[in-house]
Amino acid sequence: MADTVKKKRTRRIRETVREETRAAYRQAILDAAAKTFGRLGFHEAKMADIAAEAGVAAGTLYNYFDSKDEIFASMLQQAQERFIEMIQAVSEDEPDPLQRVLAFLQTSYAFLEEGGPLFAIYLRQGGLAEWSRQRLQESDDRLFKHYTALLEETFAEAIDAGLLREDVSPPDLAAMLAGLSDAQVFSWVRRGCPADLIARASLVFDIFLNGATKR
Amino acid sequence: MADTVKKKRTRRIRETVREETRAAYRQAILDAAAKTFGRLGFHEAKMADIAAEAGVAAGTLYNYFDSKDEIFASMLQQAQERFIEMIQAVSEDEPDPLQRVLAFLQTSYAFLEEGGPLFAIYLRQGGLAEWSRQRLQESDDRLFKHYTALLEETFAEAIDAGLLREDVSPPDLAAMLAGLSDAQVFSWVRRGCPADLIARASLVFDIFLNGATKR
Amino acid sequence: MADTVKKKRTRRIRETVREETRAAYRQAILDAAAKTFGRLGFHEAKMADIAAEAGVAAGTLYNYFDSKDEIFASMLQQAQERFIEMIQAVSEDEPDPLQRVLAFLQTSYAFLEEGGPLFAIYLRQGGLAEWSRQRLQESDDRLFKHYTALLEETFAEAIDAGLLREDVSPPDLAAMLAGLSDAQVFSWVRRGCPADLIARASLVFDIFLNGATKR
Amino acid sequence: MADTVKKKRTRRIRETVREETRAAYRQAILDAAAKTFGRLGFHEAKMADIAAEAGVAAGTLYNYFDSKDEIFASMLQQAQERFIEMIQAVSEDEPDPLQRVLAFLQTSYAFLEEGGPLFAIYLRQGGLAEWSRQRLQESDDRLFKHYTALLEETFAEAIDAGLLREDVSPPDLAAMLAGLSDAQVFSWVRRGCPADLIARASLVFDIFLNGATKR
DNA sequence: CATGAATGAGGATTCATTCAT
DNA sequence: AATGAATGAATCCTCATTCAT
Repeated sequence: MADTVKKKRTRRIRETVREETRAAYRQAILDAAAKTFGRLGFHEAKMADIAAEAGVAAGTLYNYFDSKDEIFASMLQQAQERFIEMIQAVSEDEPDPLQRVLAFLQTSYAFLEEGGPLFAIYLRQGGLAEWSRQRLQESDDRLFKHYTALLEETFAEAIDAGLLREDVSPPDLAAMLAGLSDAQVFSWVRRGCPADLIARASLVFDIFLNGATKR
Repeated sequence: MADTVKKKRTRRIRETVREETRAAYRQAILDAAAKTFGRLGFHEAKMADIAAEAGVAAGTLYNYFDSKDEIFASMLQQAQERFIEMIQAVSEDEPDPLQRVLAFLQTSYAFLEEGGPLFAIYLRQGGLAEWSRQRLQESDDRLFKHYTALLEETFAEAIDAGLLREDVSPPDLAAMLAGLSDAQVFSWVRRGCPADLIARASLVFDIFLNGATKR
Repeated sequence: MADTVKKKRTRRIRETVREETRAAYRQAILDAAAKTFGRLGFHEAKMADIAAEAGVAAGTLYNYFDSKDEIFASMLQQAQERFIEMIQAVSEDEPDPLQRVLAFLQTSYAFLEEGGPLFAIYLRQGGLAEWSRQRLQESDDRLFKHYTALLEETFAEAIDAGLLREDVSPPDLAAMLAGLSDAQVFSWVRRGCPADLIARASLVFDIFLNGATKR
Repeated sequence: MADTVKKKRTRRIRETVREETRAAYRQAILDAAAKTFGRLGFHEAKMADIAAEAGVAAGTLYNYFDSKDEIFASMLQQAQERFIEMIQAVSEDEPDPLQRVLAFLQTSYAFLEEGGPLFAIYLRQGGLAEWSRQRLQESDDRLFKHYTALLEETFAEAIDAGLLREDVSPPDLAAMLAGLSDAQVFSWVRRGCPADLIARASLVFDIFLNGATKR
């Protein structure tokens, strides 16, 4: 009897270990994918490259993912989930809408500096091409939309509080801020992702609020 | 004697016709390439797709271009040349620096509405991916830099005239405006390139100058 | 009436001229083909190359020949016909069998020096590959066999006259001489077809008759 | 500890097996290439043909070689290496120069009977065509030259020993013997490579030494 | 389950041949 | 009949995916 119990426990432990091992492998692959896709883009990044970066054999990738597309999608999804978590936390902590916008910017930039050129992939691959939209699951976009929604809500709140112009709609404001922000990211990626991105959040914020006109 | 002259003239005419036909084909291929690359991106756009879009056989493409890469590069270069011409004209016509900035925006948007999603390709393909930089000739970037230079000069002029803030450098201002502008383009492409882009130039210009703060 | 006659004559003349023109074109193409195939080999020689060498457009080749294969075959056949004519003349003029063999060698080498690397093509392309045998008409080989037959007959005659060993069959002797001769041609082609081939005929003849042993 | 050792040993064995399998595949491909190139020539032999002959898929060829050219070059090089080894051994064993020449012939013919039409390829493809010279590495020719050098040395030795004529240079003698020999090979390949080649070595040797004249 | 080689569908490119002018 | 551009079948090669070990 005791024997059986012991065996069961042993099995359970073994399964736990296995699951943890699997999770570790999966994560290693996703990290390798992020690096490789970020460096080379979707098409130039070969499965062999990702496998080499992860330190496994090419065949191993298929024990964890069904296809290259799935690896790509999973990687994006995970990155977005992390991003949304961070943004969500900021959103709940900061009551002042304008300060919240600044915090959004700083958080985004911190995420980018940490995660490297990952978001750039999204801009490039996920942004425009049709094939990309066909491949990516709906869910991915949902997360992105969640971010957009948070931003728009914040702007609506700020307009209500009389802090921002009423003649531009919250979606337009959101798009404008995103554009200002993307321009920074774009130029940052071009410069090779140095460690000065976060510092530029206040500049973007200032221009967004006050414009370029001399006062 | 008259016969020889006649023959010569006939041949000259025939050659002229041929040259025109060749030019027309070449242009048709470049147009098809712009559409196809714009829709699918470089890798997903197959030579067969471009040929089909142009209404020719796949082999025909190689009577006009050496490779897929060359088609891509030529397409971008041609588009940029057209763009720079338009911008240059504006630059010379408009003496007031701020009005010139607005004209730049309007001209850019007119170009985009006319040329479709072509500029989007540049943003995506030319902007970030390493392979793209390897493939494109130096000359291509030269044109883009020319545009940036015009913009920065204009901003420097405006700052000197006391029209814009002095605490942000012309390159930063240029990047900011480009970001605001790109955000519009981005969203416009996503919406399927409807005919409302030019109208949004004044909105972008307004936000850029005055910011989002309520006055 | 007279008019009709005149027209007829005019037409006949025109037709003659046309035929001559056609023949000239055909010959120009064959000459160009010999040069080009000789320089590049069958596969590396493109129809465009041959056309360029002949000074006509690619399409023109097809007004005179059905295919690349046919050009190749015609060129070989014509060369062989010329060659056999020369050999046949020698064969009839020279009564002494050994002197006739020497004359064969000298004639062959004269043909090669004149016609360039054409025969080398035959050695290379026509000699061994299956596809070549499939492509070439039977008739081509017939000509080659005619030459072999002349050689073998001469050897038989010489053996009968007590001039050559009886323990080696005429076909074997013919093959041996051909081998010695080919070695010269081979080395001559490698050296770039200089004008010293004919002079080596007597060396080949001497070795063939007397062997390499010191006497 | 024991476990780790065991695993290591297992891995080493597996790697050994793998290496052997790889070597076997590589060799199978080279053999198939020799057959296919020998039958069809370089251009007519398609990668699909070689793959079919080797019993693998077309793509597999590229796991062992970078290109068709590399397969061709490797095949030639390997054959030449084998050949040179055999010739070198003979060269060192046989002190009498004339007997050594005979042994060279016999060894060459044994090699050809074993290796099939491979040498014929060399004669045809390596001998004359320009593209071939461009493709093949220098090293390949080096081996061939080594053979020629051995032959010429032997002839020089024989001349010094008063065994051969002094009025023909060793290179010329070498070329002559090669010619006689090639003629045999040529005719042997045409007859479909039957098993009678070695026996003809003495005939070639006899003619080479004594010539065709009746004594 | 890791491995890494085999697979073969897919794609860029070539070039003999056709055809409208 | 000459022209030269259009054609598309054919070919080499790539690489995501499968599978035997």
